[in-house]
Amino acid sequence: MTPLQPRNANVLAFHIENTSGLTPYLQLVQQITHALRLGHLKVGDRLPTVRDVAAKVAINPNTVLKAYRHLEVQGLLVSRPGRGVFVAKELAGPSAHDQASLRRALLRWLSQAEDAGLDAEGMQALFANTVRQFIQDQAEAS
Amino acid sequence: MTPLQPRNANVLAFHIENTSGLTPYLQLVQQITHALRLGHLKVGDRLPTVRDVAAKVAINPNTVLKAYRHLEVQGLLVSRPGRGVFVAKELAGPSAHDQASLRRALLRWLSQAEDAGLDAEGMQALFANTVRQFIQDQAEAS
DNA sequence: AAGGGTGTCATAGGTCACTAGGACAATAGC
DNA sequence: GCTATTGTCCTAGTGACCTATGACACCCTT
Repeated sequence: MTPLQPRNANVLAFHIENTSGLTPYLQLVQQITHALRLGHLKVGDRLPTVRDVAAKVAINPNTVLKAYRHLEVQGLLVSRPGRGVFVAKELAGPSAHDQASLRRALLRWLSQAEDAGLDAEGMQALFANTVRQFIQDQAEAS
Repeated sequence: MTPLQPRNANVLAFHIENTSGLTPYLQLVQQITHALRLGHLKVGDRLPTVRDVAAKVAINPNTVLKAYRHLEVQGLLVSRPGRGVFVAKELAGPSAHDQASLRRALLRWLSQAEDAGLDAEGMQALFANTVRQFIQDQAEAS
C-alpha cells in the first residue's frame, strides 16, 4: 500500500483551470515545478499515481503521463515502473526563513491592493507589468 | 496618416514568448487587457495595425485579427474597416495614485526577493502561490 | 505462484491553433 | 476617379494536444 506522505496531500492540490489558456499538462508541470521551487516537495518524495491524478482533475491518464515525462526529461522526476514517480532533484529556492518573510510582505501588499479595489486579475496584471519593468531595469543597469 | 499617439508606442510593446506555453493570440489578448486595466490605453485610442503587429512579432495577420476580434466580442475594442481598431471601453483599475503606490511597494518587495536569491521564476512561483492562499483565505472568511 | 497496483505504450479520432496565400470591402487622401 | 491603407474573409494544410480504450511490463505483497 505505502500510502502517500500526508504532507504531499495538502501541498500538491492539483487543479486544472480551463480559463487559464494554458494547456492542461503544462498546468500540472507548472504546479509541480512551483512545489519543487518552494520546497514543498523533497528528493525522494513520491508523487500521486498517474491514475489518481487523472481521476482527481478529470483528465486522461496519458495527459498526466505527459506532464510527468516532461519533468523527467529535465531530471526533476524519476519514474520507476511498478513503484511510482519520485522527486529526483529540487529547485533552488529561498530559505524557509526568507520565504516566510517574503510571503508575509506579499500578503501585506495584497491587502493593500485589495483595499485599492483590485481584484485577482488586477493584482496579476500589476505584478506582471512591474516584474517586467524590474527585469528590464536590471538588464539596463548592467 | 493620423500617426499613433506616441504614448501607445512605448506602452504597447507587444511581445510573444514561445516558452510561456500560452497560445500566441491569447498572449496578445492578455497584454492589451493589462494595458486597459492599468490605464495605459484610453477610450478612443487607436491600436497598431493588424499587419504591423503581425510583422513586428512575426506571426500571421490572422492570429492578430483573432486577438482583436476576441476583445471586440467583449466590447473592449471596436474595429472600423479602413480606419483601424480603437479602444471602446476601459477596465476598472486602481487610481493613478494608488497604482503608483502599489508599484513602489512591489518594487521594494522585488528587491527583497532578489536579495534572497530568487530569480524571475521564483518570484512568479511565490506570487502565484501566495495569491492563491490569499484568495482562499478571503473565501473562508466570508 | 497469484493478484493488485504501478508506469508505459499503441491506436484511433476529434478539436483547436497557427500558417500560407490570396482576395474583397470600406475608408481616407490625392 | 485613383490609389494606398485598413479590416475582413476564404481555403487548404500542418501540427499540437487531448480523449478513449485496451494492452503490456514491472514491482510488491500475499
